Amino acid sequence: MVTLKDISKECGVSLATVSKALNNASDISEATASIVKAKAKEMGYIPNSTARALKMNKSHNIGVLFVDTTSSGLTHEYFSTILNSLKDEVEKNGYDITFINKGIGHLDMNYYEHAKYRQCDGVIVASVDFKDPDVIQLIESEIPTVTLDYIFNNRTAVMSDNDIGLGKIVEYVYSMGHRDIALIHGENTAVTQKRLASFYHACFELGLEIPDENVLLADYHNPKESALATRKLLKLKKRPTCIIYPDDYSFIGGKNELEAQGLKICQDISVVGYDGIYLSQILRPKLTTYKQNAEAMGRQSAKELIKLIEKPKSTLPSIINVCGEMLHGDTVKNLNEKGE
Amino acid sequence: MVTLKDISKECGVSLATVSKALNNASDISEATASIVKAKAKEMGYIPNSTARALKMNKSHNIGVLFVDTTSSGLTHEYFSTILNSLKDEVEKNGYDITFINKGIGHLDMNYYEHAKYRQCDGVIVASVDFKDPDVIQLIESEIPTVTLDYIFNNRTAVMSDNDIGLGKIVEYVYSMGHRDIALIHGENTAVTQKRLASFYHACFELGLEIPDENVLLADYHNPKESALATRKLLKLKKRPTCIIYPDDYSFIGGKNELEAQGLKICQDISVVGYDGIYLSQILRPKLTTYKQNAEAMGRQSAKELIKLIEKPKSTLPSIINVCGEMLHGDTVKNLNEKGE
DNA sequence: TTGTATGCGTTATCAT
DNA sequence: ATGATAACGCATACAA
Repeated sequence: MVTLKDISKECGVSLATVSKALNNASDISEATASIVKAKAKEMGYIPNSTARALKMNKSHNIGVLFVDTTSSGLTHEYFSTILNSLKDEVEKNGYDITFINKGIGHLDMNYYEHAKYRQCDGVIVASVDFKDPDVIQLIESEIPTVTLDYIFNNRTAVMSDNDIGLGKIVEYVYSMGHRDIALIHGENTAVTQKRLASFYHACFELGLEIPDENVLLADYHNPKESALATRKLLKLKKRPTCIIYPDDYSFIGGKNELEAQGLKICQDISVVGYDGIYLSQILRPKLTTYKQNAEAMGRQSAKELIKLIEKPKSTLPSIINVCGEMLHGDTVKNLNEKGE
Repeated sequence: MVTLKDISKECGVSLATVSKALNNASDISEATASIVKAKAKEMGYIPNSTARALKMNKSHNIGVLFVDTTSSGLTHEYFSTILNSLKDEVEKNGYDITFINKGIGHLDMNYYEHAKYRQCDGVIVASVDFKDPDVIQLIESEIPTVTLDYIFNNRTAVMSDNDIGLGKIVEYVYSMGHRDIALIHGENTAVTQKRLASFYHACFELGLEIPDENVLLADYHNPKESALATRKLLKLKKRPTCIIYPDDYSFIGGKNELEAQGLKICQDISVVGYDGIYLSQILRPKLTTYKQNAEAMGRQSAKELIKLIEKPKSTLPSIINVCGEMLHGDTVKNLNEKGE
């Protein structure tokens, strides 16, 4: 391994000079700087990030806390997309990513300790139980953090528009003439609560009364449960004309059930998803869904965190809203044509 | 930040004693060891991995090189599953993961340099262009590496059974009475070559002549292309009774095309996928496919790499084969019943 | 069993 | 403009 010392010997200058030259310090002559740089390249010098981190107390390493509760964390396209864009953005800025988790190896550390152990300059937190004391400890620590889809006091959060997404869906479905709407929603999380509120609010505004039996639970990303919920909805005396699913993936379960019962999607019953994953736009009929801008979520959270790290004085914690959009597919029937 | 020095002061022992006590060195009395440990806990001591790495020349950090060529790298379930299990396995052993990439920030480093920069103890390489000189440089360097689905001389590789997977499919399909088989295969990679060889070998063994027009190209994970290829196949004078797709995801494109043409899957035409992703088993009809054991791929590659790192003398580079399995879904019709 | 001293590779302060 | 030196936090060889 070639070090600054090696280069200094070769060049006949001091170690300090080499360091400065390589870091483009202003107090080094152009002449020596170029000589040193050339020699460094020639000798195949590679800086040592650990030594640098130790000295500067900055690792250029960003922690990512994704808790894979459903064991579908990373395989959930929403999150893998976020991770991808987040990764791209931090790398553009010279940072690397480290996954933060509990109890690495025999050392048992909690999230905060793990992050400190790796000297993370900051941490991005997503898809976790935000009530977990270990999560709270990390977020309320001195380490800069950015949370996704959850707001902590005086911390930066990047929010998908869960507070209006379902409202948008309801409005659209209403505009297509639907009045008997059913909602299948995911397990009780902060995100789910927002979505429910948005749903009921929109219904209220439109003067829609939604009977309780039209609102069912099916865990996110669980086609079996959504199929079950679908079956229940189909048995209702007053069968809904449109079913909204907790996510695009869950819709697959619903689709199976509907088709098993001989119903044609759109023609016989309308459906809407949530997420707008790639798959939803590949399937035929193309799913009508509300697309969350996962790519922007990842990018923005990275940008905010890096600002927080590099300009701590001038950066205030803030709440960034990332808007989604309706994707108009072919699964919602227009009931207006004959009806009105 | 509390350091060993701080603890040593509090305990009235030397810094060295603290270090040894915390590392369970044999030459420290139980008494002092427990005192030191208690104090360390009380003071909230967290070891500093960068200092440790610098001193020991070992970062407990494993690089992961995934090149997201199709920009579907991480969102490809096969790879996200591998990453997930790989992550679990390394973490069990006290390692963390760092993504290796080109040109982090303004420093422009290649893969090898990036890995050295982060002091990676080893690197796992998957889903890349193995002809890329930068990839080759990394793999042939002194850094322990494990490759997935590609063999380098004198390096450990974890191989999915691409050399028999398609053969297994052909045998199964043949056993169901199919003789006119079509194959849509992915772009030209080492994996594809193996799969093609396996396909033709199995056909030869069974005495099947496959006309060239039955073998078409459609890039992996590209439903549009596979839909197009499907259309071409359907136009053939001698229409195949069974189509094998490059992967489960591509099958969706085929499904759309088949259904658009009014064909019922299984009943009118049989289809087979490849990968066995979760989605394939959720869709109805359930897809018949060859499941790659992605979870085992990740786990094994991590295990092998860690052996290579920790027991370099006694560990030989080896080739690990991970077997897949046929998943018998409902998309291949049994033609024997009336035929024979 | 415990302590002293050194150095890992780097940056940064202060002389020169 | 350049160099000598200390320090970052830790593990370890060696001395006591």
